[in-house]
Amino acid sequence: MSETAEKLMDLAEVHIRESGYSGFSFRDLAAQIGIKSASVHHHFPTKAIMVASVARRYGERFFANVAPEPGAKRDDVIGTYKKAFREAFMEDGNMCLFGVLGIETGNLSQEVSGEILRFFQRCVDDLASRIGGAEAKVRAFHVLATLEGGMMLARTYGNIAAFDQAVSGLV
Amino acid sequence: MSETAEKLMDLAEVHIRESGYSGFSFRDLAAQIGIKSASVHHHFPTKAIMVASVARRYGERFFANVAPEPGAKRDDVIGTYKKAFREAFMEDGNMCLFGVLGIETGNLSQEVSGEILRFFQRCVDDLASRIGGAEAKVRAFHVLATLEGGMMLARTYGNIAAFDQAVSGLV
DNA sequence: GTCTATAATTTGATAGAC
DNA sequence: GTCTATCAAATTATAGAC
Repeated sequence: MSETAEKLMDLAEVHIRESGYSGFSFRDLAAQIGIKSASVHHHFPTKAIMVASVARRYGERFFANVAPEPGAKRDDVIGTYKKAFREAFMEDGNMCLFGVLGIETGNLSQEVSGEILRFFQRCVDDLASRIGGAEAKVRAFHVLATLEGGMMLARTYGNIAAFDQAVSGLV
Repeated sequence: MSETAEKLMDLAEVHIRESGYSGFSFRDLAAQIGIKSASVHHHFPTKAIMVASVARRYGERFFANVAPEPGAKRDDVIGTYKKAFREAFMEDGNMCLFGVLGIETGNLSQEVSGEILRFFQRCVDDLASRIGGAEAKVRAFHVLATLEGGMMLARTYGNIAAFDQAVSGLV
């Protein structure tokens, strides 16, 4: 992966989180790093392929970020997820990338929507297995929904307080 | 409001809930009712005005739908909201209109994003006042976030079960 | 209210030179 | 790897006839 390709993915990631798949063009990205849109196609043949790549990378980073610490005595999985979502918002005030793409699912190519479903399933599986107990899966869905919804509210209010209040009761 | 204008709003509402503001064009709407896109502009000068109108109508319907029954002895406000969100999804498998627009906020005109913030604030206020108690506002944010996030999961999974599990613990 | 015609812009994408 | 040049299509929107 070339340096230019990575810069393009970084920019695309922010744009998607800010206004979705349709919210940016190859020309936008190109202009931001001082090349032409035709050159972007050299790194990513199509927009769908680029967004799928961005989504895959985002997912990998996310799961690395929320992975349980190897030598820890207690795994506070819900606290870990809360922190990860909170920090994503604080970075630039935008949504979770998969939250945005999940909403647009109706319009997206299969290669992108496949990444979306995979991400959420992996979240639920990870949460459920680390929460444990009889109600693990139900609680996993609840936690994930609240985090995504809380982020949406924070985004709309333009204020992290909305997120903090929404998730404060999560246990 | 003419019959044609209402038909256009109905179609626009579904399209937005399916794939967002950028997910449809005036031509799409026109074709679906057998007129030309230029005629759509006769009813709604701009797309932003149309979407703001659709959003306002959606909000009015929603709050009429969740209004407490005048003569009821007990106001199960959370159950009422759950039911309203669930039915919206069951109608056609799509998201809450404001959930979609809220995510796209970054890209939208002021007339639309104003409607979005107003809707969420009104939801929180209504929930909080009807929940009551010391933690009313925090619980209101929690409920709203979980409902929106649960709907997002149901949309992605293509299954109401994701919503039901996410909100089953809401009280 | 609807039409034809069209403007002005943007988009994703390709061909081929350097 | 980047460029120029270009394409075909789509988009929002307007002017003016009927």
